Amino acid sequence: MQMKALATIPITVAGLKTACSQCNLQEMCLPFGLDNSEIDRLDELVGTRRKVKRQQNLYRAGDPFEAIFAVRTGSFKTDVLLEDGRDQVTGFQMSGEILGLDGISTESHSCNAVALEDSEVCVIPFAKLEELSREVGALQHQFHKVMSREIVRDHGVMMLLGSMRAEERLAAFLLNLSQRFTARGFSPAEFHLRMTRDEIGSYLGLKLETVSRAFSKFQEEGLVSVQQKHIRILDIPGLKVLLQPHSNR
Amino acid sequence: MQMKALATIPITVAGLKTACSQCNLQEMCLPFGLDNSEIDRLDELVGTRRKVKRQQNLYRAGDPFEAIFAVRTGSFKTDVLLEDGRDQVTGFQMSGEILGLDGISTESHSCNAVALEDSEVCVIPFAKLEELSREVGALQHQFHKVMSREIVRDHGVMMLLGSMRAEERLAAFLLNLSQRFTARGFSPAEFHLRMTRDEIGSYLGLKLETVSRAFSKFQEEGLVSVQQKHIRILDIPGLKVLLQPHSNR
DNA sequence: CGGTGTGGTTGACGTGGATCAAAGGGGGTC
DNA sequence: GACCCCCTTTGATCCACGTCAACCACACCG
Repeated sequence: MQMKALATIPITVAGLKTACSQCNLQEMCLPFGLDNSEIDRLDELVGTRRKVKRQQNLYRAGDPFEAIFAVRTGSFKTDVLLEDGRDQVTGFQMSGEILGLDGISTESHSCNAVALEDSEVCVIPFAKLEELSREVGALQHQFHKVMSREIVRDHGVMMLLGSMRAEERLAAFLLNLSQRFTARGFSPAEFHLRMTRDEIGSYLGLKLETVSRAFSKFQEEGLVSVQQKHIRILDIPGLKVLLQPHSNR
Repeated sequence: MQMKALATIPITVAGLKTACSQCNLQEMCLPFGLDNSEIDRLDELVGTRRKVKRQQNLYRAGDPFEAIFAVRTGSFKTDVLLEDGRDQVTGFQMSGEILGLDGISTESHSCNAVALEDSEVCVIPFAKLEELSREVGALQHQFHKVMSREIVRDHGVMMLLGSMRAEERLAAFLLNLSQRFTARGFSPAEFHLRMTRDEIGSYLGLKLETVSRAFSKFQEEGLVSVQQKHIRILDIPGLKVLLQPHSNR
């Protein structure tokens, strides 16, 4: 893959050692549920970190699958590309979330993962993960939960794409972000979007103009304050009401 | 798929013992990649079969998660329900496919699984599966592939819902069915739909009227012949062309 | 500082699919 | 065989969102 581009960074990749045991993202990442001695064993397996600059690919569709990645800092989007050039964002990942699970099935990645800002991931060699999780039941179980969570999340997106209208989708998106920021100790109400309107639209199955209009509408209604990518949610319950469609008309 | 006569066979549920070793769905189900002695061990773990009559639930959202299921005969749909009553079909499962993976993450199911016809599943107690897959690496790996495949499949559906128009969606759906029937040794071109127009529409993010119109259009164009639920695909390449959007206008 | 480029907003207009409505099968039951 | 119920088809109308286009805001750069 493109480890090369990293050459510009003055720290060598190999030099970075991950330490799950010292990571504050434990409770939402793979180490969750492991005891200290088990986490130490995980430390051995999670070999290196890797820095990925904004707009760079962590992996591309077609790349051979060798490892999964845990986001340490920064954030990513994943997208799939159709032959004809259409593409669709399938998800946004932030710290503590796992990337690359799509690659297991065919042993090559089926989507692209691109950093939305300068980011860093932990590289988790998959063969080693399977090996260790054969010995450590808690790790095995947590890994299964992570995969299952991804499936449930995808079902939620399918629900959103299949049966919600534009403003409901955006409201759901903002509430989801808010909740994930909260889980990471950030403000539930105020944050910076790392993605463009176009990327949000792609994820939500809308055009960027529609996303923009929905933002403006929310602003008019006093639900949020929007300044470019800076979002302040003023009325969380109000956004939640939007998700009940009947209140909508 | 339609081993039809099975529904009428007077064998009690409890008495049925599954035997992966004698199952002709091995190559698309959990046993794939295992050697004979390993499959024997899997036989021990896959305790019972369970019959589910048409329209009955295999499980419901909220049910405690204890096992995953492999479809032996018949077919299922899974759907998620929103509080307000809206629901959406998230998938259709046929023989050899695995149901219930959504339950792992929260230890309770997050969707409903309903039989589309009289069906039978193998019950795979999950705790035992994790246990055995700690000993049998090939089983562990195959299970991971199955989960990953589900994630990739979901991404495909998100793509479809987010960026295809009605006829493209239906074409993709028919081609997908065709390919899955083929993999099971049935005709790629002629099959019975087990689901209603409404269920297809829900899955594809369309209203049943739109699905019906698209079927009629395909019929006019000589792409398929439709008689109620009996489908004959007359022009597979023609359907594939529809998936390239530019050929469309 | 002015130029340029990328992303965001807003308006006017068109259209694909939803909605509403009515009528036509098929397959079950008595 | 007659009735009923559910599913499907088809037509007429409507509207949410896409499309096209112009303009604006901020960041970067010489």
